[in-house]
Parts: sequence; C-alpha cells; structure tokens
Amino acid sequence: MLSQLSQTRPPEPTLLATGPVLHVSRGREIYAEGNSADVLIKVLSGLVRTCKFKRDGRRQIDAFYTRDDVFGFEAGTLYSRSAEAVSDCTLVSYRRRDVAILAAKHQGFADQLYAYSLRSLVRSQDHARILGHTSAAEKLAAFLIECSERSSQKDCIMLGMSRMDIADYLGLTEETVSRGLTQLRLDGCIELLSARHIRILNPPRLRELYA
Amino acid sequence: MLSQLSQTRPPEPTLLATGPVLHVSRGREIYAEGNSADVLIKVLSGLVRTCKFKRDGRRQIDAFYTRDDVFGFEAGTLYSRSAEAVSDCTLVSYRRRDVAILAAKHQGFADQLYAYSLRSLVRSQDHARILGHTSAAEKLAAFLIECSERSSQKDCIMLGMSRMDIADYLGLTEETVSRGLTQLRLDGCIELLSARHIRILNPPRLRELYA
DNA sequence: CGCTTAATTGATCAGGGTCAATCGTGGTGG
DNA sequence: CCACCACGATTGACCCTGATCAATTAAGCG
Repeated sequence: MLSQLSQTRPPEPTLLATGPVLHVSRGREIYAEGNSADVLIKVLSGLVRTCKFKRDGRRQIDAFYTRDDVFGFEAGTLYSRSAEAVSDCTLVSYRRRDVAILAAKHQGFADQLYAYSLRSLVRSQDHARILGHTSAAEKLAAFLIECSERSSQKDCIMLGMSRMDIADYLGLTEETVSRGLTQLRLDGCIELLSARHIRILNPPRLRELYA
Repeated sequence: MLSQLSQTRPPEPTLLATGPVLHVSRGREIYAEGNSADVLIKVLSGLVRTCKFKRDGRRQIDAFYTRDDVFGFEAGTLYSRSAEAVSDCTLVSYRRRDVAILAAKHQGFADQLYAYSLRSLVRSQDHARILGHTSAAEKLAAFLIECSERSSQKDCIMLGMSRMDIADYLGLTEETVSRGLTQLRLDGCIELLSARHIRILNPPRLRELYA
C-alpha cells in the first residue's frame, strides 16, 4: 500500500534479510504465550504453528507458518500465543527494537513491515472465515484449498502437520478430520497418495461443493 | 511498537482526526466485496459489520466496529468483505493515497497507522479463537466477554445487533444463540434487562465456565 | 523385524441445525 | 389512547452431524 511512494528512492535493506539463525527441532517451543514479544521471526525452512491452550487442556491452533512467512506480530508487549515447531525448523529472528529503528530510517523497510502485518491480518481473517463454516466437510475443503493455494504445485499438497494439528486448526476432532478426508476421497474430490500427501483431483469442484 | 521512537519529535497530525464525514442509515451498504479499496473508514457513531456472503446465501460476519474503530485495511487493492451499517452511522473516510503520503512524511502518523492495523489483526485473531470453540455456550460466553471488555460499563452490555447478526458472527443459528442466552440466564450468569440489554452477573464465573 | 506413533474405522450419544409455532415489543394509524 | 401490525426473539419437536469412547489398521523408525 505504501510502497508505491518509495519507488524513486535508493535501494533499502530488504525486510528481514539477515539476522541470527536458530534451529528448533520438531515439537519444541519457540516462544510461549505471555513471554515478552521481543522478536519477529521469519521461517527459512520447516513448519511452525502458533496456538493457545484452553483451561480444559484443549489446544487451538491459530496459524501455520512456512518458508518466508513472518510471525510474532503483536499489538501489545507480550505474545498472545505460543509458537512451536511442527517439524524441524530453521528460523531467523529480529529484535523488535532493531526493526523499529530500521523502519524509522528507511521508508521502504517500513512499507514492507506494514505489508507483512497486513498479510498476517489476511491470514487470520481467512482462518476465521474457514472456522465460520458450519459443516466439517466445508471446513476441510476450505483448508485443503488454502493449502493448495499456498503450495507451489496447486493440485498436490504435502501436509506438514498431523490430523490432530488440522483438527485443532479447524475446531474439529482428529476423527472427524480423518472421516472427512475419507469422504472427500470417496466423492472423488481428492486422492490420498499417502497420509500426508494429497492430490486434489478437481479444485473447482471442491470449491463448488464446499464453498 | 514504533511510537516509542518518536516521542521527542514535534507533534504530528493525529491519525484520521479529520476528513469527509458520511452518514449511512441502518442496513445500507458502505462498500461491497470486490470494490476498489480506496478508503480507510473511522466510526464516529453507530455500529458497522463487515461480512462475506457464501454461494449458498449464508452470511459470515467478520467483525463489528464501533466508535473510534478503524476498518477497511486490506493487503490487496480490493475489499475482501462488504461493510454495512448495522445501525445509523456517522463515519469519516480517508483516501488510502492520502494516508500513505502522510505516513511517508510523518513518523508518528505511520506508527499510528501500523498500530491500527495490528489492532485489526488482534481483533481477527480473537474472533478466530472464539469460532474455534466447539460448544455454542462457549462461543456465546466468549462473545459476551468480548462485548463487555469493549463496553464502557464492564458488567452491562447494550447489544447493537440482532440475534441473527450474533449468529452469523459466531457460526451458529439465531435459534441456538437465543437458546444459549436463555441457558446462561437460567444458570445465573446473565440477566436480560431487555432483548439487547444484558447484565453480566458474574464475569469471572462466565470466564471460568466457558473459557 | 518388532515397536511406537499416527491414522482410520466403528458404535453410541449429545448438541446444534432445521422447520414451525408462539410470544413479545416497538411503531403506526385510527 | 388504544388497537393493530410487523418484526424480532423465544420456545418446541425432530433429526442429523460431529464428539466421544474404543478398537483396529497403517506407517515410520530404530
């Protein structure tokens, strides 16, 4: 939105191009809800989930982040969710303080930061839209479509997360997720090459049936 | 986040302090999904909803906006939802182009714009969290808590929207919303002064029961 | 090749959707 | 001022979907 204004300026540092790299192994926590929100984090490889835990032990997954995604945006000073490595991850972290200084200096940098925050907003809005569907089939179909749109090959999805993760992202149980996938398979909408490798046979039909 | 850096600068124009005022009467559209996203809008009075319509005619409400809220943030060039006046509204609109120019000139202005976008992000994340609850009672309780936190008097809520609006916001039917409120009343959690005037008798208990 | 974890399938039941009727309330006109 | 009307809200009856508890199968992985 703002970047149109800075096209004539000299080149500026690309947002989050460099910084301290960290490796986090599968299942480990990256930061916890309530921690001081000191850093923004960019994913170089692997899969990250941000989630909240309810008092009854149930988990709600807020978002998944893959290569080139940036997460950790907060309006306040504390993280409102926890972040965990779904698979082994390599990440880059950037101190908020440093980011703020750069943004104040370089217009293009500020533009990129703003664009990243808007991207997070869109992600969250899309998630809410998916959760707003009443039937499990609709939620699942919407989830698969979201995955395929983010994937490099549109008709083939490599899921990095478990059925349980999907369930916690969609507000369902893992059994319902499993049954739903089976149903979509029987309906001829998808093909399960393996448990986490899905081919979408007819994307427009998937949209049509479960929009 | 960024504003800490600009405390020593001279006073800057407050974000969205002035602009063209528009009056929109109850039920009228403010903008439609797919329109060019030319303006940000601030609510002076009244209640606004942003929503999407599914192919089957169902409506999903994305967010409600009241006094001092700013809406219309988009990552792309088009609005991804429609905006409608739930009640008669007075609004101020700001052209994105002008906002961008001001943000490029004044650091404090850019900070405020960024803060507003993060506020929208938090709103959306909170909405997703509410929608992620499995039971209707939990969703309703979370909705009431959200309302009370936004309200001036924490224990008394004046709902500006219908049961149908609430249902479309929570992914429920209006009947379930109605039944849920009745149940909360019978449980001694709330008191219905009138259909849209609710007193929360025991906020912590509401949180405890339905977190 | 066995062991551990993930995924699928089955049976049952409660919760919420659906269709329909009733009640309440605010606004309008006689 | 009151009766009527229209719309929103509530309640009822029934059914279907998805949660729950439990068992089985499949798949990684040492």
